[in-house]
Amino acid sequence: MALVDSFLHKCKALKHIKQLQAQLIVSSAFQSYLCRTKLLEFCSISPSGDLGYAVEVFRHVDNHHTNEWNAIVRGFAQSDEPRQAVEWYVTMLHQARRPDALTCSFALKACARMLGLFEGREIHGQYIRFGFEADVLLQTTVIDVYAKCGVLEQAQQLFDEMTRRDVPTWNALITGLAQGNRPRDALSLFNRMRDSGVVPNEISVIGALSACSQLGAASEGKFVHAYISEVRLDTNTRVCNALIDMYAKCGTIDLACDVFNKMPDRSLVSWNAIIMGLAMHGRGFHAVQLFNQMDSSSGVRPDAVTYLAALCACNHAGLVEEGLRIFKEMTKYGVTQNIKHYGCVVDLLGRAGRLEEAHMMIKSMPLVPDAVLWQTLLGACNTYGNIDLAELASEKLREMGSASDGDYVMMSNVYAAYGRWVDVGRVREAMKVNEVRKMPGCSFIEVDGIVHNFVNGDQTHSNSKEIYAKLDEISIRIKAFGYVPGTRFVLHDIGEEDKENVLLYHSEKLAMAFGLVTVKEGSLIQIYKNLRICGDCHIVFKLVSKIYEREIVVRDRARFHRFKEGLCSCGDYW
DNA sequence: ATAGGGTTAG
Repeated sequence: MALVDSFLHKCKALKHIKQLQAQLIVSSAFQSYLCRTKLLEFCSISPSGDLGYAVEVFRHVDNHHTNEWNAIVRGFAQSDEPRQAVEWYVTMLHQARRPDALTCSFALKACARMLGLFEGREIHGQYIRFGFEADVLLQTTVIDVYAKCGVLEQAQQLFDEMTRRDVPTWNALITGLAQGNRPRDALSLFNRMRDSGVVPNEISVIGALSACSQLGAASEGKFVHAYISEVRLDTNTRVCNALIDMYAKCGTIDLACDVFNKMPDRSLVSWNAIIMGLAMHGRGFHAVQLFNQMDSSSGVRPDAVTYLAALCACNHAGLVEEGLRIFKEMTKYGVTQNIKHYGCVVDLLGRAGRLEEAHMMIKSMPLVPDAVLWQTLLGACNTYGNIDLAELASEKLREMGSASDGDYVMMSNVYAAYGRWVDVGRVREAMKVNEVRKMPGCSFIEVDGIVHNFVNGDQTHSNSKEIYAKLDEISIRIKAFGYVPGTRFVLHDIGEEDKENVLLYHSEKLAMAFGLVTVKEGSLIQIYKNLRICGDCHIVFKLVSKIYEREIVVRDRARFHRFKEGLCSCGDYW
């Protein structure tokens, strides 16, 4: 049988497999299910195999052994059609064949990949009836299914009920929580894992780092990093990739560069992570420099993600010509342009004020434009005050049935900038009729491990009095520096004074004022905002960084802004 | 009849 194995691994094409099969049939070795299973497994799993052929061979045999079924179910589970794996599993049941733990395992793996919650639950119930209830591997897979399908409470419950758990079990839930928008819980589970004496591995720390990235929790990220060094995972490529991403998303791009420079082996993902990180921090030149050198210096070929990162870098740094060049170059290197690449270029042109070209790009592209593209164009029209094109984009969005709050807000902003209050009212009316509401902006700041959340005009914070007093003081001091409130950023048709107040009490300004009174001098003030930072706040933050000699970092929906000595790292281009 | 299955960053 070992001989069959070694022959199989020499097969590089279906033709070779068929030749081998012919010999096995002649020598009557193929009558043994062991031999057939080997061939089926190779066909259905190996990249040089052929799942369709495996199915064909399977159908020519009767009285299948469980392992032959398993080979097919497993093959489909990792194919592009995981649903087929579940269908084969069901067929097996119908033929009164009893699946073993492996069949269940492969079928569940398929459920995880196709996000089949219903099917996952069925198979979960069945394997308990088959007597595999105590199988830790099966339980781990089910936790993964539940987590990926978004029923984290069930994943958690199953985890809690287990009497024995191993490292992958912990990992399945840590990763599930991290990917399921519960990074806090992921981190505390990671800590609980360590406290209970289970030694985290590569995958556990990657999950923990991913949670830190989402939270922008630099201090906890550093803590995890220290642990990583302690257990000598700090040369592991995937761990380093997660570290790069974490440091970049926590606002400490220099630390991300350190990790990148020191790591012994860089993969494609490493390059993509650092280029994207630099892009988010507005370091377009550095990002493009790395992009240009990756192929020549390390032989790593850029893929679609790399190109997206490079275009994004050009975008945030205003490198219009470089971005267009990179975009055109893609097809030459055999990387297909997808809708996100187009989105980036439309943004690039739009931000540079080249609205007609941006519009042409959308009209001439070979893909069906999505709402994001028209929203991008609408955003550019808002910046440059182009009413006609804005109306066109807005109309397209309406036709597409897109009713995102941002569309209405931007259209209304375009009108408001020209004082066309009747049109503003019309947009607001449409918003009401279509039941669209502006997603409330909120900002938070973490001080001494406690998260303080603010919404616009928030007066619920216990230090509210102090915060508002500080904002009034800031308002006076920045006006002395020539600040004029950007009331054009306010869409409501209200009096100038009210507008000023609405502006002054934006959530990010509240968080900033709180930071000024609580974060000790010399320390960085870090703020997170769920939407993009407002234009007026951007101006104010620059002034505050100068007048109060404080460094402020804002991570918004799209990127980082680092305010220092009156300037922002984005160079006012965002 | 032998084992084989689970968790992974851009």
